Amino acid sequence: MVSKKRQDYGFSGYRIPVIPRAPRSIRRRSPRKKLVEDSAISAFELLAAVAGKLLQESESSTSSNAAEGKVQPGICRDSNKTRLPENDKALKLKYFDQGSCAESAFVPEISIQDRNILSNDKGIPQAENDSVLEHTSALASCDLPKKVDYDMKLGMCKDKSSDGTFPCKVEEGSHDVGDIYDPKMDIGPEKQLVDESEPIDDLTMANTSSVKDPIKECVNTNVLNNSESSVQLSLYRDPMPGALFQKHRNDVKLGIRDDDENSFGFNKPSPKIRPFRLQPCIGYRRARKMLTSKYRKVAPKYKDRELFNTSDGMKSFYRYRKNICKRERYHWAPIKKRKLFDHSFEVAYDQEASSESVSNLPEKEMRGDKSGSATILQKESGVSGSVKAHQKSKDSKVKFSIKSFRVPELYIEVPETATVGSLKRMVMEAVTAILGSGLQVGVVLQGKKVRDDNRTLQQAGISQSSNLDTLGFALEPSFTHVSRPRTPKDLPLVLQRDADLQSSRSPASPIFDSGISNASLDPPVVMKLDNDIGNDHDFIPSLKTPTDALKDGVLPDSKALVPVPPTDMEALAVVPFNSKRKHNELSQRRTRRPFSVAEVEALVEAVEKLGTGRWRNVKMRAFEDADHRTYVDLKDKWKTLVHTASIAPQQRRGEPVPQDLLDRVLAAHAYWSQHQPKHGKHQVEPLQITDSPVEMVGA
DNA sequence: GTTAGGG
DNA sequence: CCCTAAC
Repeated sequence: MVSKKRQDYGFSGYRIPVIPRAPRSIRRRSPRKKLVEDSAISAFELLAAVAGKLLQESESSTSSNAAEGKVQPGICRDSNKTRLPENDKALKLKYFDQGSCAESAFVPEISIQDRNILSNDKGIPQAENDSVLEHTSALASCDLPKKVDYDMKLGMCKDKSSDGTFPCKVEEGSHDVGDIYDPKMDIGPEKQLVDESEPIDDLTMANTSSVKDPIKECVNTNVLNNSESSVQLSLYRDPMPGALFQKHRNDVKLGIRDDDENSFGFNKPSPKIRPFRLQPCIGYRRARKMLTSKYRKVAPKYKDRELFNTSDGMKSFYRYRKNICKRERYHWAPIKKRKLFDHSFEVAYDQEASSESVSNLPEKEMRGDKSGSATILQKESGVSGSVKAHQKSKDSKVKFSIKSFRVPELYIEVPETATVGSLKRMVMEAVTAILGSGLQVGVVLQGKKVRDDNRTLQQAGISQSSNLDTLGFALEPSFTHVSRPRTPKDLPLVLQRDADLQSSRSPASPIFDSGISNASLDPPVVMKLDNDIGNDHDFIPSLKTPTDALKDGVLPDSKALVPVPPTDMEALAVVPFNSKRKHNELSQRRTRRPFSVAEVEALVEAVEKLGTGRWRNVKMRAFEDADHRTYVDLKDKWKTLVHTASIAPQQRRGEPVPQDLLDRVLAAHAYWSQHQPKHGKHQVEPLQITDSPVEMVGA
């Protein structure tokens, strides 16, 4: 069960704090509460942004990332891409086979002024080194090509060589793979820039996100680097809830080099994002299958977190996935015929984790409290501003503006015959799943994560003059709420979407307004989170079509987002959605439709005549009009009837079947067992028995 | 596409 | 009910 459930997204564990949107007024000097809210809001937005990104990333990004071993300043690469109209499309539909598909969504930029926003980590214990080690070792075990490591390195800040100034330096040669994996190796003094108090486990880990069970868990780590300002979104999912808490919390960190497992480098030199591909598979039914079946066996190997980073890693991942993840496919609808499968949807988002980075916003004015309260400003669109801060005196304010986040790509495969509505739902689900975990904002300064929420910006060293360049924000999964067992266990592993939920909750859900064919031309989708997260359990982001942002060119600047992989198994299992949904097209399993006595009778009668080897004929004879009853169903029902008839009445469940029918079942079963109806046409005479089954049996 | 069986 | 190997 668990395995089935846990599948992809489970975010159940995460919850995003519900926060109302912050008022625009900058002035609010808000006391803590408000601040908190604001921060939360920002977080949401970030999430939204991330979600958008998810849609977007595609192979290209991946490949490019992988390909690029070098560090690139900023996110140029992506930005360029995004700018291309073609690329911009919100979603592309590609076939999975090729693995290509990527789209991007953009999120409106957000500017934040307040340090409060920054604080995330409270309450989160640091990750344990041990855990890290484990992961690392696990990683090592993986067969990721060096490149991966290399890439990872890029992402990492942690190099010893790097000095405090540049927290993240990309060093190609400096570390070997082993190093990368070794959490402790690289710990350098630099780490402490920000957090002195906290021990740093290792950056490397951070860079390398690892996934425990590839199938089940996905971890994405994305690092965004923007030379100027960067927001990093790093999402991790941890398969194990418990683990998540402890380990991941640390992980969650943003690109900071500091601690634990994950750190993302991002600093000036930072190159691109190193996405890790997550692999949350959204596949519905398939996933379940996988888990249960042989694939499961494979999975164990990957239990430990592995990271799939970079293209190489990805490749391997893909391969792995291929083998293991057939499940990722969705069946488009309750499909009776397997053939449809080909056409079926596939939504798998793999996030390459490409996390592109966040774009920057132009400066905004800062206003704030002396104490450093933060206010959220709305940013203008457009310019590629980066985070800028101005700090003049003690009380001076530091302004931060974050334009947008890029979301990791989502892969969606839909049959041409699928409806737009279906597509929308698919995307929605995928996005929701990704976002479901909830995000928090982390602050990274010079590659180090700033953990102490109570520090003032000044104390933390965040001032306009100095290091805004190296200041970054990262979205990290919020573990605060980690697992909650909300959904019933029987939920199928995959995403379960609740139709109701979707409809009610995300009115804006329509992602694509235009026809699919035109999708490419359409402006990127902007994903925005609604505040309605309120209920904790599932917050469902709503997607909105990008409007202004797109037009103003914001899109191009948007950077990648990284989805967070589900952290714990529980979470995975749960999924943000409620299980209530009936079966929409996407549903994985047909609704259960118990046979009525009348149907049983018809079945028994048909079998008596035709035998047990010609189900198709049985179907035609007795259930011709019952579209929902396939011959396989009839066969299965017969199987169960035989079993039912064989057991004690007390053991029977469900609607009781008249004993006489059961007797007939046994009689027919016995009869046909002897007469082999299967082979020859029906040379065998049908049971004639209706009257006295017993005799038949004897016969 | 059907069957037969295991899950 | 689902999935699959066999036919």
